[in-house]
Amino acid sequence: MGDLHTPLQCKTKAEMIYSTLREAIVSGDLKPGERIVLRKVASELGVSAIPVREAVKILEAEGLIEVSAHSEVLVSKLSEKDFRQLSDIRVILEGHATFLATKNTNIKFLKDLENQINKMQTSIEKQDFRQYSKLNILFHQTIYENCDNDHLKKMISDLTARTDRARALFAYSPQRNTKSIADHNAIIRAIANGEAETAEKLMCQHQSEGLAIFMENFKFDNQ
Amino acid sequence: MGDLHTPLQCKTKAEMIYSTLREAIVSGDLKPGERIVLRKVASELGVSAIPVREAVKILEAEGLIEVSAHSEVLVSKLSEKDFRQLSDIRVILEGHATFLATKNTNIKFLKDLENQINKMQTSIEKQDFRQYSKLNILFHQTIYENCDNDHLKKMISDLTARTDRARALFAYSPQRNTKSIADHNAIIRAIANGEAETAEKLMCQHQSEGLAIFMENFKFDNQ
DNA sequence: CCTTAATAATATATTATATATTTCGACATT
DNA sequence: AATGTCGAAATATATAATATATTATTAAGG
Repeated sequence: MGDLHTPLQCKTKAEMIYSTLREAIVSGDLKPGERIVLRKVASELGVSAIPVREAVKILEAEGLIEVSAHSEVLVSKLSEKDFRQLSDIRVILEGHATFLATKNTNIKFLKDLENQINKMQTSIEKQDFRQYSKLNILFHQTIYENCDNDHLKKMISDLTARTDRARALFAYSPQRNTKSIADHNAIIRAIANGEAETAEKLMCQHQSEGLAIFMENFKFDNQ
Repeated sequence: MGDLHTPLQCKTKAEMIYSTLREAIVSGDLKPGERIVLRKVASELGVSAIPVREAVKILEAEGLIEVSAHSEVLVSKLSEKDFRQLSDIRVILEGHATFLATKNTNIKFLKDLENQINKMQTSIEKQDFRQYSKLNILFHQTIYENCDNDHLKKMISDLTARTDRARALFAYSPQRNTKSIADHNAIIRAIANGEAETAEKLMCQHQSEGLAIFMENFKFDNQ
């Protein structure tokens, strides 16, 4: 297990441990199936065992950690089945968020989307796929952020945290990126035209396709 | 606060406290906004403070409890906005679960639905609205249970726990029940015919209508 | 080789205690 | 009278030391 670095100060120690562990899990620093020994984490982060256990409880509720009573505490493995089920939900919710965002559109929102898609075009031309990937995530986030439903945002964010652990290191092909750009343009057009149902459908299709390509190319090794 | 009764034995005390508190909150025994004093719960249930706090952390992650650091622990209030947002998501997910359940249909499933709708018809004729309400919940659960996505089931169940706190005591009108029966029949037909998109759409419409009627008649008193 | 008993490791739980934060009331200031 | 500050009380949060429960592992015995 790599070193855990304690981030910005939080309200309570339990929260600090929580975000530290969560970040480590989501980033892939703590690998699926890896064991978490509470007192080690405690001493490593300079706290007692209790706040660590509270943090673990939260992460368990979020599905990022699995605890069998009195036994091991493990970073959740993400089986292919889990990934498929979670991604399926995610696509639906992202589609709905796109629908709501379209209903909630405004000038600044559209401007932001245009800017981002231009940057993405540039990064493609520069063959900077890492940058493209970052911008892609940001593009989607920008859309979902514009939907007026805080709970939906949180759910998408939580689902993303769980599913992107598998996708983190997966690079799309250039062909995929070209198609992706075209999809994004179509989505923006639909949003700009206030065609909420269309935008939703396009987003679902776009994400489903990306998902299908990922699943064809990724090897799940557990369960 | 009413007496908390400790339910079936659980693997850990934290889990016991968790399900005890959750049941009390969902059932309305612990009211929204009501304060939860940890050590009182601890002594009341005959445990120390730590497992109570762990339970509280889980409930906080689920949105049923709100904690401000070093300050009060409260049963979450459900503002009208929260209710609307959560219900909106719930409708989408229930629709999708109906879609998946239709894709996953089988003889027993259809038989179960038929049986339940017959019982509901009977309870309507007997004017037993309490029974009808129970059967209604069961009917919907039966559908969602038949979708092959465990995470989706859990999400719907969690959303239901949060939103039904407000709906618990709300009785539908007889007119609504008649319409409801008709809706259910249409949904079953679509499921039986394997028309997944239709079943999804009908379920969403059905739930949205019920939601709209509820919102027209219910007074939210907070926020 | 399989089963069982002992052991180690660790999660879970308790108790007592200490610290931190918010809330609220008393008192003072303006 | 309104406001603001201080202090006390209540309670959440955290620690430490310790005890118990459970699982996994090892060792012993059939």
